[in-house]
Amino acid sequence: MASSGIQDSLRERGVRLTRQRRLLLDLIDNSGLHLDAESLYQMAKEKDPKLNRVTVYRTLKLLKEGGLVDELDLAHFEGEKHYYETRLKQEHAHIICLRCGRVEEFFGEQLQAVRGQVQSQFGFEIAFARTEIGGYCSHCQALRAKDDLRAKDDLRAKEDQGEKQAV
Amino acid sequence: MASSGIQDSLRERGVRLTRQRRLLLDLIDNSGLHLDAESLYQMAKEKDPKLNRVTVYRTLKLLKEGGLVDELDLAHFEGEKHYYETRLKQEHAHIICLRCGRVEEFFGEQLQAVRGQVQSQFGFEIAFARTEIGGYCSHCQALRAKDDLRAKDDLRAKEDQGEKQAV
DNA sequence: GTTAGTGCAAACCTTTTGCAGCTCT
DNA sequence: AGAGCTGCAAAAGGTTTGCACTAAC
Repeated sequence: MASSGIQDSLRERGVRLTRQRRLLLDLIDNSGLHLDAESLYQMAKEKDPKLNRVTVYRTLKLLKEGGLVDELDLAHFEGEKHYYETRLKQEHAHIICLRCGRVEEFFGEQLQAVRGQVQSQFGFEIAFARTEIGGYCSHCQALRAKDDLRAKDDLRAKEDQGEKQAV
Repeated sequence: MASSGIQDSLRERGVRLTRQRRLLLDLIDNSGLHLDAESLYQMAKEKDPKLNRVTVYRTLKLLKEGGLVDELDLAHFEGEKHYYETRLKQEHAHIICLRCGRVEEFFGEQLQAVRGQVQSQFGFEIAFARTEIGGYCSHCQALRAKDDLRAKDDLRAKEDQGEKQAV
């Protein structure tokens, strides 16, 4: 089972593996995505309709505190919710397109350089590092020009109307 | 006045410089810190007791959308609030000590390397980049060991008591 | 059998919205 | 004069908490 690593880690900590936790762990681990609490709850509810939203929050908190999942903001692309992913062996940055919402992951060694420099320069002991980059993916850059044109047209139409009324 | 740069930028956009906004701008600009909305509100209220919390939120939103301030999470060190700082010319990372809450800023060129690589590798147009690193500052690393000892003692004391009752 | 974990309801905190009245330009 | 801004009250969205019951170990 994919989530056995997480389950082992929890067992070691003396955490009980309840039916609900097993279900949630499976979903988190197999999704391979950036789920927020509500999405996870909706997915889980399909398999266990009695499962409560609160249990999702409590489980996420548990995993987060145990360093088994990372919590992301994804540039607050959509509201203030948080997103979760199982902690990978390798640090990576998240790159969010502000137009289409697509998330890319960047694993470049440059991230290690930042990490190393922070450690040595400040004598800082790093527990986690999170890099989020917002902007426009190659696909949306072109579309954005069109968006702008449309917005400008809308604005002009509005102004014209305003002038008519003003006169 | 320190915030004249911001004020000019707003004026250009046709934004009205009301008494409230001038006050908030001054506070944001002169604090040189990472304020959250509530702190800013409390500070502002001292000078203008009638000023409303909502105005603070609206002003921050305005500045954020105009790219005049950056919004930070600071690793959600304390609740889900956001922190704000006037946008500096140079990108920098925020390094948060999870024990004492102190925030350091890191300006190393390594950040530019990440930025450059993301741009070229993904053809991504970067609007903003945010790096937050959580961990323990040099001062707290030592103290943390003591924290742990204390916690372990507490735990042991608790277990001993438990055993007595169990017998 | 114990203690940790669950569900439910209700609270919480931060932020946003609708609207009537005020004010900057 | 009039669009833009403010204050107030109320709601929203996401998350946490208190408590009695249930289930994992």
